Amino acid sequence: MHQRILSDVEGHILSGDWPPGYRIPFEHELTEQYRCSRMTVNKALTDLVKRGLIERRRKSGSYVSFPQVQSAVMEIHDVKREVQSLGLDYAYRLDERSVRKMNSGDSGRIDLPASSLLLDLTCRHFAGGLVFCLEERLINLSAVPEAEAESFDAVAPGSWLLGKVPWSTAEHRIRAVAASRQAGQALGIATGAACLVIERRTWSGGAPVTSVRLTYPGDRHELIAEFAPSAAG
Amino acid sequence: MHQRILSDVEGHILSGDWPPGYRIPFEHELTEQYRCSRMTVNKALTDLVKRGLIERRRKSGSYVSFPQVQSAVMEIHDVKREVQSLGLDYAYRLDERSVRKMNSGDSGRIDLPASSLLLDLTCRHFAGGLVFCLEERLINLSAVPEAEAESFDAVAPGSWLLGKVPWSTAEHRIRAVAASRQAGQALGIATGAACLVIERRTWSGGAPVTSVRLTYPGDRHELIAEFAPSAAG
DNA sequence: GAGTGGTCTAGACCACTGT
DNA sequence: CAGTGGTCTAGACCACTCT
Repeated sequence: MHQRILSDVEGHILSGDWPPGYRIPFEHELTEQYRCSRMTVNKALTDLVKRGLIERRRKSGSYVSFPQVQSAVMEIHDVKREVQSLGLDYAYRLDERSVRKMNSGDSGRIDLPASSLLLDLTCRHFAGGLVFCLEERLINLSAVPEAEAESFDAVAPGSWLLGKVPWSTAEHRIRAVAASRQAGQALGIATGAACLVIERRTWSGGAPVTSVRLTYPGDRHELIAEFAPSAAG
Repeated sequence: MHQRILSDVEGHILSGDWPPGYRIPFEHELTEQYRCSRMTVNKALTDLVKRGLIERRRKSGSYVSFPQVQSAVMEIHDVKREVQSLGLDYAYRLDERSVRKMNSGDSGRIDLPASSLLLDLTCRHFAGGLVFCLEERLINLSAVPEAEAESFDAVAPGSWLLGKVPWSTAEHRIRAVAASRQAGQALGIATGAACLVIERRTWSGGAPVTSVRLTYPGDRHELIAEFAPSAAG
């Protein structure tokens, strides 16, 4: 029932029938119209606030929002799952692995006290025989000490961490860079070619867990984000 | 009150106290623990489902989810607002404007029948004296006929459309490309330099409204997406 | 069959806010 | 001051699903 109220109001807004700034019916009017309790109406309208379609003001009413920010939901999968969902053969190879202390070059990548112990990994993901992306990862060994005993010869650190770390917050930074000589060699592309770089920093319980830089050949990869008010919630 | 229940449960999950797969207390147990009604507990747990932190199964209980997909929320602002929020002077310039029919080159950009009437715009956004991004835009004139009478000399099409089109769904595609000769000249960078390209296609009421390609110099722009279970809802 | 979550009700009190 | 949304209650019925 609250779904019906929600989609009805949403329909009026998306069709332009109720333009931005329009005052939608009061809760008590909707309870009469749909012959339901106020809780049910309230649930539908509260959901619409979360989707950004309406704003509510006490004593005044509920109004259709002026869209200003496109809030896009971008699903970033585990690389293995991403490749397999494209129907391609997946392969993984570890290139470098070292345990070392933080140095000054790491400070922009992971926020830990100096001389903290890190696991530094470089590996590649392959899709259908081609290099799909280059992964450069730092793992905070004080947060995930078990990682030191893991070779990461066969299992990618991303997949491994998903099963180890309970839940996390993350920040993604996305930008375009020219391939460095090293990155170009690793990816099999020319030095200076355009690459899409995704940096993801992950925390759990307030402590930094890992920082990963994924470098994709620019012409072979595309991030897709959907923004659909009707799909949220 | 439901906020307190929500953040308590969230705290247990994020800290790792309740690992993935853990069965959290039943609703009736939480009503006793917090001395509140089941509706209140239910509201908190329903919110946690929406955030992807728990899954619920009838007759069985509610369980902490296994995180597998990083669903990041990326806020894509109007370019003018984006520049101003960085504390930089904003300027806008229209470079080209034409009204024309669809041709074969447009079919990948906007999904309209052949020979539909389009407004084709090329313009630039400046931040602090430097080119911030290049905008190439198609507007479906059958969906927004008023656009034909607007010169877009002073107002950017993005901002103008925000006020005209009631609400919309959108799809974003993000990739890295090497600057074309034209794009390089417009942006004041070398041909072949890495650029971040965001393509956004927008619909309203099922009909295509506009398609825009924003090209940013790769070394000057960064998209930031936050994934924070505690920030949603 | 029993226990869980999904949903709804009718009523209530409160805080805020615009007049 | 009056009316709005924000929130909570105690109880109810149902569908589903596991045992």
